[in-house]
Amino acid sequence: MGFTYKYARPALTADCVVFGLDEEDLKVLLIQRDLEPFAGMWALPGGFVAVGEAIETTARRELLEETGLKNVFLEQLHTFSEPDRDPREHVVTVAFYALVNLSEHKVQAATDARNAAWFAIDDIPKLAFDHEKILKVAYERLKGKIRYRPIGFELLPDKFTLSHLQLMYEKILDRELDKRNFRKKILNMEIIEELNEIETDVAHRAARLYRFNKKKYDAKVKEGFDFEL
Amino acid sequence: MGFTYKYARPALTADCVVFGLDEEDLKVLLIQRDLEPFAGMWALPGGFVAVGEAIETTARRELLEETGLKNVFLEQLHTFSEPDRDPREHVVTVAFYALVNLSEHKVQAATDARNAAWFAIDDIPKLAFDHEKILKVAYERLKGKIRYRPIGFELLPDKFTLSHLQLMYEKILDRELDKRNFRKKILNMEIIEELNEIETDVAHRAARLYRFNKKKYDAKVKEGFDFEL
DNA sequence: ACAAAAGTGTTTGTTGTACACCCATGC
DNA sequence: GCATGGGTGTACAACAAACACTTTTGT
Repeated sequence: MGFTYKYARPALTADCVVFGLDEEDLKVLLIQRDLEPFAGMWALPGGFVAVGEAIETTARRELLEETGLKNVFLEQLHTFSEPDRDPREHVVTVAFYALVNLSEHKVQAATDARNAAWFAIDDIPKLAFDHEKILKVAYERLKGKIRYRPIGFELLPDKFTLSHLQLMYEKILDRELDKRNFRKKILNMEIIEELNEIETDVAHRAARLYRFNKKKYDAKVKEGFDFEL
Repeated sequence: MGFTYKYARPALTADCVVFGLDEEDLKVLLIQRDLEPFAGMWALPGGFVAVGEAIETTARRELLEETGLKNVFLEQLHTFSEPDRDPREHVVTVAFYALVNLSEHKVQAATDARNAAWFAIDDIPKLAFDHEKILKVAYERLKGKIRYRPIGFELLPDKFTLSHLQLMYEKILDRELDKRNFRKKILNMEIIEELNEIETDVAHRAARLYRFNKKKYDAKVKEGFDFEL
């Protein structure tokens, strides 16, 4: 049995770099491989593309199967095709990056029998295949894109304080921002709306909550607005 | 004979959107298909990935075979994987975009027995497969990227006048720029160098020639410089 | 009352934008 | 000498950056 083709074909996979943010760090979701090659080693979640399946579908399917995540922000990153990136044979992988908010997808760890865990971005173990390279490309992309597309909100809960928003940017861009200038700028964009709610359970003055208004953003984009931090 | 695998695999191809610039327009290089499906129709140059070959290598190989182009600027664009994008079977394609300067790669037309020709960006014929979609994505990428990476120089000859440079940006961004402000900005970047040469064969005052200094650009990037038009 | 973070404006420097005329050359 | 594009500077507006204190709440 099997499938026969006139010419040899590389295998095709999808891999995902899943970023999450908690109070301390930007984190990445990894799974521990149970099969050779690299059994026992940490790797990006991912798997083989089925014929008839769009690769983004593969990516979402594998994410769900391996980590329990669904309905996340997912975007294609780059396709890696070096013939020796997998020791078995030529495997081409289409890499994606995903953004999830850790407080709502808490420690999705151990699912499936496989071991899954979040690692701080600057405390990543050795990874299988060329996954370190893929992760690096993904992080660079995130750093770049977050400045001119409002994707950072995907890392936060639906309702957030301006301090959380600022902290998110500081974590990812890896530099400090001025509080007053930041607030002035983000509020002037008029794409996040002030809610009549404040945070709870904090041991100091509670901050006002805000929400990203995608409709308003889309409308402004149509009229030439450019998000830029 | 043939190659047999345990699980079915999609076929893998590379396709290239080649942009070129002449005095009038931004152009795209297309080839006329000689085989089914879509025989006789215009399409992006491209072809099947060989096992053991990085996909960028496939893209360059196909470009050379089908259009005679080599040593061009080439960058990965996106991977298209909708199962029905090829009527024969599931074919996943990794799309690239290339930038060449038309004055040095003039009418690379008819090579190979295949028919190749340049088409103005807003006068593209119906294309095979989903190539119109790929072209659209490539054009959007070019428009976006040209504003924050110095890739536009790839579309010009080595030595160019400031007017040519400006015209290139105007053609691609599809809007007019102010001559004085443009010159001020681009010269202040100190990444193009003034040559002791002027253009020839023009029926008016000859303009000074300039050249992009990649070394200077790279050095400035290392110190935090950001190209932005 | 104290600790912790929220919230708030002004000044100064830098960058972007709008705008019009003289100059050099080929025909 | 005329047509064609080359080359140049200034004034004003908008935006970015730097900076410190008062307010609110929980313990």
